[in-house]
Amino acid sequence: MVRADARENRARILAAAREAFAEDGDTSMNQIAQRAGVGPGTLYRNYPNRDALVLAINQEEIERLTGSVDQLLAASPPVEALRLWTIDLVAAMRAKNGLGDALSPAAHKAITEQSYGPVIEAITSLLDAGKRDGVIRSDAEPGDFLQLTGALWRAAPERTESILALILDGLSVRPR
Amino acid sequence: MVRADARENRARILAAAREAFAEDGDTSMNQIAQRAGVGPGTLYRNYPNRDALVLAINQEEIERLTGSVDQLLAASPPVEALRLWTIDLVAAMRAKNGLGDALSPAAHKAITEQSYGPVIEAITSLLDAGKRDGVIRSDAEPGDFLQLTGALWRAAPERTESILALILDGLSVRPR
DNA sequence: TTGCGATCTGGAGAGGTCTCCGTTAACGTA
DNA sequence: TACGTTAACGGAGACCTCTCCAGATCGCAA
Repeated sequence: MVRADARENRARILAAAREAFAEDGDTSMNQIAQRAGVGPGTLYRNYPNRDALVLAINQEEIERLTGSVDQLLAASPPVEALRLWTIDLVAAMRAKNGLGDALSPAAHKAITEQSYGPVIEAITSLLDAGKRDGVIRSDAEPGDFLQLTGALWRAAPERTESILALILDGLSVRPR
Repeated sequence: MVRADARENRARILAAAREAFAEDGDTSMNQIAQRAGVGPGTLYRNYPNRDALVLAINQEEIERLTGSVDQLLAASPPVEALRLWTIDLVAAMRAKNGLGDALSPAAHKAITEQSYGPVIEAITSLLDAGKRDGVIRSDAEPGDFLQLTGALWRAAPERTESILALILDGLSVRPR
């Protein structure tokens, strides 16, 4: 049983965090707590660290991304679908402050059901489609791919396309 | 003209930092300052941030790495040389706390002559050798490659080889 | 309605990075 | 040698993330 006041606090924190991040992506946890009218302790009780809060705030964005996979696969060949999806993902990582870090595999010794898991599943779907068509190496690992996207959003935006092309090339099956 | 006491302080800081990092890779800047017998202000005057200090401490390791390129290229074909060198680099990034971050291109809007620059040069040599032999794409960028190594040291150690293989594959010229 | 666990709260504070700036002391000059 | 200039010093402190826990509060059972 979740106490009513606790649930309400949680909602207030989320709302405050959304507002704060919208105004300034560099908002501190303390500022968010203050804005929500709770102490830092309460903030951290609900979201054990910054990454957790960032993931919670961007939940919808992540659902949009993971939800777009089927459509992309229906409209494009697997590798192209993967390329388009990844560009979308990287754009989100850049736009939403801290999202790239929060989704990094390093942040998830214990995997987050709500966010990290679905993203890995989305990548798995995309890779599997390519494997079925024989255009993506059968040993390609979703976790490795997500790890590599880290290089994409950290790089200068104008480098994104070429680095991604390189990664996709490495994932592709060589013509014989 | 550098004041004598300043030069001595600089040396003491470096020595203290080396010791401190050897004992515990997570040493704080304050601890290092204290150990060196200077105030935090003096520490930061000499090394404007943690990355700068980490680079200074690992200067020799970086020189060893950049110095090993010629030998590798003499002994192995370019792609294999690049592979071996990168494994060495990634091992160093993992072993020396903070070195991976400090060498990340993101940390160098203003490039560090002493450390970051030479590493880029080393990568350039390795890539150029491959380009001359027609086995590496002529549009391969050293900065992009360094960016991608970030994914290597951040990943679990047992994933290093396979992710690196993928990157090298992406860099290679496709057989026709 | 009241009582009483169990749950939740908030803020003090530990320990971090890094800045600011009044004070100190090195060193060229006379 | 004495002095003025000025680079260098160091610590107080701003602001950060995150922890700990004494006390407040909720909601079930009687």
